[in-house]
Amino acid sequence: MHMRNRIGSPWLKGRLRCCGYKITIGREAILDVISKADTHLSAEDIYIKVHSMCPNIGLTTVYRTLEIMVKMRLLHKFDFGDGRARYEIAKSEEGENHHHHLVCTNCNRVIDYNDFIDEEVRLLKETEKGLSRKYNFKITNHLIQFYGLCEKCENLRIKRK
Amino acid sequence: MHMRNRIGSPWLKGRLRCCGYKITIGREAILDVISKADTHLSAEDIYIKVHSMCPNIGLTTVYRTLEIMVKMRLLHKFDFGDGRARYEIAKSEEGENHHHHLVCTNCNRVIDYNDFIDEEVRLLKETEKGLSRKYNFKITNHLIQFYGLCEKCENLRIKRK
DNA sequence: ATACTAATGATAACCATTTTCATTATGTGT
DNA sequence: ACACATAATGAAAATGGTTATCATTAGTAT
Repeated sequence: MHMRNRIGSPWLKGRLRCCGYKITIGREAILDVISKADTHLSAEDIYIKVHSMCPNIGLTTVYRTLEIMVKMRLLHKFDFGDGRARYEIAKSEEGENHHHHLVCTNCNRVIDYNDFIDEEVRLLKETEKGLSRKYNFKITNHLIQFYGLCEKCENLRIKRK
Repeated sequence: MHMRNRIGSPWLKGRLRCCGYKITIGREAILDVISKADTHLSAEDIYIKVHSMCPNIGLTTVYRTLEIMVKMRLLHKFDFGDGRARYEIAKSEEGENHHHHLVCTNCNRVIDYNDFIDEEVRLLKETEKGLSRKYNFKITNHLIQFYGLCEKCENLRIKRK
């Protein structure tokens, strides 16, 4: 199932209902916007986009909706270090859309990658098993990010010298 | 060299000086507090500890000092999702003190682990090499965190059912 | 339709972090 | 030691993302 098919479809309705949440225009619009986005949106980014379609949806609702969708695991919430949280759609099927991030510490640009993911995930799975056992810790999620300088910023740094 | 030997030693002075920073009581005290801490301290935690020794050091200075020490790579800054940054001393020698985190999404407890680190780091190094080449991205750092429920919170969850 | 209750928007509050700016302390050249 | 240039500092205010409050609206089971 593709992201775009979720919109207006029974898919979200079912997810919301079975978690005890009601179905509203706002919630559909917000998931719609995030599904279609090709970058990692902040709450305000989402608000602006949603608001342009449904002007009677406020920033407060955006925050509240993001919170419940993160709790429902429909969305992932990230901190890339620029003081505002970013959201992206969670993988729809096993593995699909799963990726990690390269974060430029200079310009805050974020590159998604899904090369090398298979090896990473395999090792993570093994690691998780060992950690779960040793620390009695039930792992539900992981975060892998590489920090450094993107091409542009690294070139600027060299020129400046 | 052990952490505790850094305090009052020429070590920090050299690091500061060669980066163009001046040596002050505050900076020494702040690094001292973080070196001796066995948990991940927030800026306010650090402020309170430093302030009890040197009452004329303000929160602003703590923030400023943390910022430059992160930039100097003396400290690592983390976000464990509770709205305030946490700081810990960076590894002193190659690999020493290096660890990753298990973060409880319920109570925000953080467990450091350094089992499995060797395999993880080996894979990361390989991954970094590939990513650097493919995306022209100069990687200087990485972040690995596992999220889930610590023993206590998982037990509570089960009981509640 | 009705009633019950969750969801919402506007506003204010919150709170970690930054900025401002006048004052103080540090390192350098003498 | 001394003075100078300038970085560092503290107090206070500002900033800005996020959360709480509360009266109103809207979804849903009956």
